[in-house]
Parts: sequence; structure tokens; C-alpha cells
Amino acid sequence: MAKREAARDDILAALAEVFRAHGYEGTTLSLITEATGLGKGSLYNLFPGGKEQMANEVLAAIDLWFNEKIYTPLRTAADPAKGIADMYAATSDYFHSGQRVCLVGVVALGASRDLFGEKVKVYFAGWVDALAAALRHLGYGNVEARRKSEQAVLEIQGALVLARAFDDPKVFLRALKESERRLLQR
Amino acid sequence: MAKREAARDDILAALAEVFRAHGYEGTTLSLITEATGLGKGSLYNLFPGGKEQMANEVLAAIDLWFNEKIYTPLRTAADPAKGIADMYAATSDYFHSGQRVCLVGVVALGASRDLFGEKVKVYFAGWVDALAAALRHLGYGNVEARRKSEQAVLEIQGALVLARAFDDPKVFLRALKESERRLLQR
DNA sequence: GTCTATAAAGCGATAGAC
DNA sequence: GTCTATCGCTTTATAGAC
Repeated sequence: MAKREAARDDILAALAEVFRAHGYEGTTLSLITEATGLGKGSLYNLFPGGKEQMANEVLAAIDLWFNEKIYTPLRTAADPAKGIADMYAATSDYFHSGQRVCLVGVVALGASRDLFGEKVKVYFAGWVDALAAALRHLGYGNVEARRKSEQAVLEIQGALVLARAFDDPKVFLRALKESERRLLQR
Repeated sequence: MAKREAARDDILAALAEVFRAHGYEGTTLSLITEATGLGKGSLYNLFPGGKEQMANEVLAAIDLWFNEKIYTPLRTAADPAKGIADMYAATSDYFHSGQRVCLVGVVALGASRDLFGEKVKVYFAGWVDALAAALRHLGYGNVEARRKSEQAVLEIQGALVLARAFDDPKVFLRALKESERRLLQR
């Protein structure tokens, strides 16, 4: 049973990379077959709902990962400053120093937002809320914590765009470093 | 002749909206026909290179618009602070308070970056360079001007992502206001 | 210069053999 | 559970009438 679900997780991970690289509308079953090694028969056996179900499960898996690895640690860190520093480190790793794109951000910008809008909202609200909680633990008031948190999340997304545009991970790493510094200073 | 080119500009404007709404791979000739009222015969007569030529011309038109309306005013403003304020106002208008997406940003994040990478770089480099020039006129040194400029451009892109994610123009307007304030303070 | 008709290829999805 | 074959539809692109 555990093996079964591990296998499905591996498939979802491969699917996520395809969706990240090509977007929802740019992802084709041929690309998915190539990335997973599974034929259409297997794919529709695993995901009867087709491409839309695949994307929904990928987005759910991403949300789960962020909740476990980013949001919950942020909320529960004994030292909120260290929790925030850990978040930036984990974020940099996750996005491969800006060479990997945020699938949820890509979906947010595209027409497929109409299909996955609720999951997009939940993902970003989860991030903003968790970071705001950490900032409140640092002593910020509710309003200021939310303002700074929203700003930090927005900076991460913008850094991904700019790093991809310039094809330069340094842009991403620099932006994340500055973002962290501003968040923890004072 | 002027009429000819005005007509082509109108078509390019309609094309831009389709590409913005659906991305490069999500844009189909049917959607383009619907948006422009032109059949495939007319479209291939106007753009023998098909979809790729259309996108290239749209990106060139966007770059031209930004150079005229944003970059050049930024560089040549007698009062650089007013130049920057005007840039934020024009940016807010252009992106319809965050309800309209940045096509160049969308392309940067997607697989079509491989096709249009040079135009993407030129667009963002043009923005960062022009804003840095304005900041130098304000008295900032070269390094600090570029750092702040890159940060501002990144914030605009991030604000577009977050505003689309939350489906809330207020997120965009708030972020732009804060970005402008930080850029002009001190 | 714009249309309709059509081609060839690729799409998402299904059926059925194994 | 995975494969191949196939369906019906849409895609980009072309050809040719007007």
C-alpha cells in the first residue's frame, strides 16, 4: 500500500515538472507519456479525469508539500526569525535557485486559473497567512504582519519571473537574500 | 499608408489581448479569428509566419509602447521623482489595476521563452535600465540605483501574480503604491 | 485582401486485447 | 495494469475561388 502511493507520488512529481515547464494548456499527453514512461491507457487508468484531474492532484500535492515543509514550520517555529530564515532557504531549494518556476503562479497568470482558481487562492493565502503568523510572533501587529508577508510572497513570485527573463539564477538569489534581510531587520 | 498601419496596429492590439489571456501555447487560430474577425486566409496573408510571427510582432509592439510611454519619459524627465511617479501611474493603467497580465512575464515563465527569449530580455532590461537612470538622477549611485530598480520591476511582476491569484485588484494597487513610496522615500 | 474548403498532423479520450 | 488501435475533434497551415 505504501509502495502503491509512493509510486503515485513519483508519477505526480514527474507530472508536476511537465506542467511547470509547459503550463497547463501546453502540456500534452505525449509529453506526459514521455516524462512518466506510461502510455495513455495507464494514465487514464490512474487518472480517469484526464489532464484536469492530473493537474488538480499535482496542485494538491504541491499544497501538501508547502503546508508540511513551509507553512507549518513557519507557524510553529520556537524562534520565528529562524523559521523565516528556514523558509527562505527551503524556497530557494524548492525553486532550484530560480531555475524552476512556480506552477501555481503560472496557473494564476493563465487561462487555466478559471479551472483551478480555488487551489491557487488556497496556496497563496496559506503562504501569506503562515508568514504573517511568524511575523506576529516577532512582535508585529496584525496589519503590519500581513502587509509585510504579502510583500515577501509577491517578491518571491516576481523574482522567479525576473530570473527566468534574464535566465540568471543570481537575480533570484539576490532578491531572496534582500527580501529576507528586509523582513528580519529592525 | 498610415491607415494601413493603423489597421495592423489594431489587429496587433487584439492579438496581444488573446496572447495575454491564453498564453502562447493556449492561443489558437480560432481564438484569434474570434477576436479579430479575420479568417485564416486573411491572417496568413498578414502574417505568413503564422502564430510565431504574430507573437513576435505583438512583443515588438509592446516593447515599442513601453519605450515611448515608460522608458524614455523615465530617462528624460526633468524631475526624476515625477518621472517615477508617472511610471507607476502608467503601469497601473496599462495593467488595468492588475486585472490585465504582463504578456512578457507570462512568456518568461513558459516554454515559449525559448522562442522569444531575446525579446523578453530586452523588455525587462529596458525597464530596469530606464528606472535605474531615473534613480541616478535622483542622486543614487550606480549600484544602488540598479538594485532598487530591479527590485521595483520585480515587485510589479509579483504584484500581477498575486493580484491574479487572489482575483483582487486591490492587492496590485496596494503593492504599487508601496513600491513607489519605498522608491521615492529618503 | 478575404473567404471557404481542405489537408496533414496532433489533440484528449476510449475500447479492447493481453 | 499496461499496451495498441482507434475515434472524433481541433490544431496549424495551404490552396484556390471570388
